[in-house]
Amino acid sequence: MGRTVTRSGKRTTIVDIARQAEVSISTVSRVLNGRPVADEVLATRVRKAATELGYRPNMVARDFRRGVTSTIGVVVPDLANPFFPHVLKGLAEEVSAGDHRLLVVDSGEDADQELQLVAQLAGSCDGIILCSPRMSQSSLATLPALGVPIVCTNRSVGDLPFGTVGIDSAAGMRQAIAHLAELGHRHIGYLGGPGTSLSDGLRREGLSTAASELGVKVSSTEAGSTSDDGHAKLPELLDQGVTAVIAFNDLVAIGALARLRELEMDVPSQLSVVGFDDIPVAAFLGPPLTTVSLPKEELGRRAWAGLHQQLETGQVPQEELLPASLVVRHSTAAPAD
Amino acid sequence: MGRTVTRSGKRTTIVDIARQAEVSISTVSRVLNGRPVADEVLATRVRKAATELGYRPNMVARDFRRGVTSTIGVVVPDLANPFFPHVLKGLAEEVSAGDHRLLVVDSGEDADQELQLVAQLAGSCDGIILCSPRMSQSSLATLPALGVPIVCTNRSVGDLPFGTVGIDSAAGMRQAIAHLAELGHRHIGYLGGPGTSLSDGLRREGLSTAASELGVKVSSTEAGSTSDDGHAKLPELLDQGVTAVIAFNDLVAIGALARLRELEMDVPSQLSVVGFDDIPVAAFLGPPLTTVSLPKEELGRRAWAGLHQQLETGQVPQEELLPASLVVRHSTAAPAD
DNA sequence: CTGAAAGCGCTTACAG
DNA sequence: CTGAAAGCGCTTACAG
Repeated sequence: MGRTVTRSGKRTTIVDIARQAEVSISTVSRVLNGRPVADEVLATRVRKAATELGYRPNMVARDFRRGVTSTIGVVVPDLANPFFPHVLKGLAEEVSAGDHRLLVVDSGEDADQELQLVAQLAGSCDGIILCSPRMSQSSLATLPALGVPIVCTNRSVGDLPFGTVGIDSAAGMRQAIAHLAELGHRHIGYLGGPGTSLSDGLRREGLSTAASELGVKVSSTEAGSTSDDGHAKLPELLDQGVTAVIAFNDLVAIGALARLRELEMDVPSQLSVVGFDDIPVAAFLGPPLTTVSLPKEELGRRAWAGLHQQLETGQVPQEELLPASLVVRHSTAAPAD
Repeated sequence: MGRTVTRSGKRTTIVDIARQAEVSISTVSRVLNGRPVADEVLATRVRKAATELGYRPNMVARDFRRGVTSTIGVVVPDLANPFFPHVLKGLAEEVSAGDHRLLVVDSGEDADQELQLVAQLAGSCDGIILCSPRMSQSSLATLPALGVPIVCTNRSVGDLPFGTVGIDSAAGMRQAIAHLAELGHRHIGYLGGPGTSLSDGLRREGLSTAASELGVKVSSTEAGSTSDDGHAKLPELLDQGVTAVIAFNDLVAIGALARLRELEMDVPSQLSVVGFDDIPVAAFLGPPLTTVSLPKEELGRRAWAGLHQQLETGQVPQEELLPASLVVRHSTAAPAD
């Protein structure tokens, strides 16, 4: 192939193509970017040369020149938390359809690291999606200075200029209480999540509002977010004489179910149990779990929609709240008495 | 602040800093990169100016100039599959410790898209980690031409110049069979995974080898990877008279457990069940699931180690196989008779 | 030691 | 229409 004139050693660039096709680099660039080129002969020569030389564009150079990165940064507190992968999935679908890429980082549930990561990402992303940020409000307030559009999920941001999209878990909680109240329960226990969790706060609010409206008594305890936590803290609620329990999430509910099995208490005849999340296994538990379904993938999709809009129009989108919905299965029934 | 001389409208660059600090851009660059600067007075002026102007380096420009991206691409078949987030987590920890970033893409279990994604990523990443690639061997063979170091997980790549790290699931399967054989089971069923899954192939191999060594009979069926699949296909195995069942993964095992509950068959007295993965809920099922634990996070860590080594030394690392280990809980016991 | 200059690979006004 | 040239923001040989 004596005709192949590549600068030895280096990766092929448009200069090499221009040389081989005997045109200018401007023409090469135009052809390769599908811009109108009059002379089809030239275009063909360019495409041929590009193929022959195995040309692959240097995306970094292109991004640099264009001043955009086509990359969206995503910060999640913990990839191993089954909530986030689904959000990411919804996000990933939309983002790649919009010709962007996702740069995912895990903050390890650490607020300080989260802040640093956002600052870093800001340098190499067109926009950032902050999933359930753990950082303080005052840390959040420093973010607009980064000059990058930011959308937060599951977090109210006050009057900060961020798009937000959340799930109306208070409403989900209300549905759960209403369901239980209708079955005849008058004293309900809440196996709460970690104190730092904002969604836990929202759920507690929904819980107390709905409970007082419906005239049911509530006892609650701070459990956590794992099955271990549910397993450990359930007895505390049992001691208080509740006839039904709502868990912070399905994992916690599963821990509670395990404890009840050990205690040889039947669900739902001796105690009703409600979860939160509707994870894939929820329908296959013994008994199949009544739980509040959270639109996680939709959350991801809406987050991108908000960011995309801001990128295009410069307008910070409206706050958005997605509905949660109760899925009634077989872990709830009328109380024993 | 009359002293602040920024070119209006544009983001601050080192040129602005140089002007304000009255030094050359070379000096600015050196100071900001922590390279030795003799005159501490100059350095201080630079740092002061950088802070005053709110300078944030343009990472894209820096990467472009340096010819590296500090970004590692990761392709996963499905983020919602509970296996991968843990791999990612292990990966993310190591990668960020090594001052790189993770660009995560989801191929949607689609082999063609997977191939395209890799080609795209190659343009903007220093290296790529291909998790459980679904693409054909011949597609894999086209990847070396991309000129980017690649490490594959859970996939043998023949003599392709890729690092690989996998989990010895055949050995895990052998342990499961041995455990069951020791309990007295002579006829075992396998609720297999999707036909396209390489790990399923590996497990079937381990299964048949170990079974013939230990003199146990095996009946197997192709189920899939979800609880629904396990729930649907279990009866097929029951009809063949097995006394124990091994599932492709814990999700499938959970589906089988649900079916057995419906059938009012007790586990383990009437049927033993073994899973694969040891997902967090496995210990909290009814009964707690005996399962093969897979070192997912370690898989991620080793994948990065391999890629890192290749990036540093140019040497393709050895093939690596991580051990799986059986966790015996309460879903297995001696057969009824 | 510091500064002036070149150049990374592109894209895109601007001439011709 | 195509081509020559400028320039994106950095880093880094190279002079002085």
